[in-house]
Amino acid sequence: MDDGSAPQKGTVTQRAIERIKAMIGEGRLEPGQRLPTERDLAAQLGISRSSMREAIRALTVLGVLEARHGSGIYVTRLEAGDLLETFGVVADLSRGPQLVELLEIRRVLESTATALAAARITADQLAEVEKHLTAMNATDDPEEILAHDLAFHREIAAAAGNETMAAILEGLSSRTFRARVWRGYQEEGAFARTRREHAAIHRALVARDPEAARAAAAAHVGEVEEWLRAQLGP
Amino acid sequence: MDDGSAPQKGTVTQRAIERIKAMIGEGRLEPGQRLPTERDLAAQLGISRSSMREAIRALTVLGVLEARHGSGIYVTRLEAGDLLETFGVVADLSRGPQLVELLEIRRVLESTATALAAARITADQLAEVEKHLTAMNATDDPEEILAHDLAFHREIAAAAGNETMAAILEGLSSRTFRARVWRGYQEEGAFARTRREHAAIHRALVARDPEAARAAAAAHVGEVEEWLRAQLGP
DNA sequence: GACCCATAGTGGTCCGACCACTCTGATGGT
DNA sequence: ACCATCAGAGTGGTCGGACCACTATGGGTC
Repeated sequence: MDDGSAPQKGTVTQRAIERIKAMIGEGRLEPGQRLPTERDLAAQLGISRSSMREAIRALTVLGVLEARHGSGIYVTRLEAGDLLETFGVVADLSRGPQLVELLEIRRVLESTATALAAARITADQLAEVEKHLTAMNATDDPEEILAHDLAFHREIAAAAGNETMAAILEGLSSRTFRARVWRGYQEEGAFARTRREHAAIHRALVARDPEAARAAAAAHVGEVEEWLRAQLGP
Repeated sequence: MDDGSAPQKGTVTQRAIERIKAMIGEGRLEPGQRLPTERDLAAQLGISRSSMREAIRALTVLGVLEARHGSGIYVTRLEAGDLLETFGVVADLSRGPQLVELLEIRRVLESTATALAAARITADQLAEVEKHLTAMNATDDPEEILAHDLAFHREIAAAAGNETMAAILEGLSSRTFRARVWRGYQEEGAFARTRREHAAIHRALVARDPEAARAAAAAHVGEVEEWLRAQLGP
């Protein structure tokens, strides 16, 4: 007799994670749907509540599940923002050459997103971009500048119409990541250059010129990339 | 008196995750280094072993830690491959319009990687690419074709010299992802077209022509992208 | 010197209890 | 009949302890 627990590969928790992931992949669990209780789930898979909790915690951190205290466990909407939140961890824990690689990726994606935005951005979205551009130029507080800088690019990424790309870029621009790289970059008086580059991006958006937008965004990220590369070299 | 446990935001497990992440970010824990035992860690943070285990499990799934039964808990190398393994989950759980967005991202990254590879690929790497190309054309078994197809692009991504980009592309080409999309795509007799496109990519690599390589790769992914878009439309 | 194995130490699993929070339905007043 | 209130059940969160499975180490044996 096969009781269905034949394989026995890996830890029981790992197997539980795969089982739940499979249930979602096969459509047996829909986005937003509520799961059985931890106790029931554990009983169904024949494992202890402790092990099941570890599996649930892992999937929670991955943005697949969401646990609401006192209410239950739910599948997230499974949208880009939910699943790619963990992408920020990569940016936060990367160092040295890996940071350059991440900036290289950001350059490629950011320039593409900016080009798409130039073709698709609405008047309202453009107004929002301008708001952050002027606010960024109206203060000398590095913290505030950084916040508006992030919002500036976030608005553009949103206007590109690819939520997944926007979510990845969000992770590649996470607060801690930017703070670590930009701290040194802007100490070299790069504020003026940054403002010029942002202005160029904005002009391209207003002109609805995708190629100009792509070039401006690539140059913008490329500047930081080259600076960081030089920092690591010698 | 402040006992240092003032904040109390979120669950204790979540706080433990942040603490360990911070330790790594601050360099107090180096890649490959061994951590204290679960029991010691729990005591240090003043939480139960159960909660600490959930934190460790979460970081294990994220590719930050690695638990070796009977030996101890270690920090991974923190390289792109380790941290981006979870990226495959996104591809596996995405559906509908989100799949198109992922293919759009793959088109951008794959074309960039292929262009870089055209400029940097070594003779050995090129030979490996050719091996998979011929093997792919020498069989009719869809499974085998898929395997060599994946390896073909994997070699090219590796030759591009950006490990992080290669790791992301790996996630975007995970077995289950490709299987889901390509099943339908190739049922329409797309084998011939796929072979032509792969040949074009290979020619560009041999000619060391980055722009031709970029175009060929973009067209290759774009074909699948358009097909999928059409599938979802009506 | 090489091999083997008892042993201590570590992560993996399970259990049971209790706490903190949420939701619901019965209660009582208007 | 309606609504505000609140006690109870149900759920996730935390804890402590026990035992199992595996690894690594060092001493003993040949």
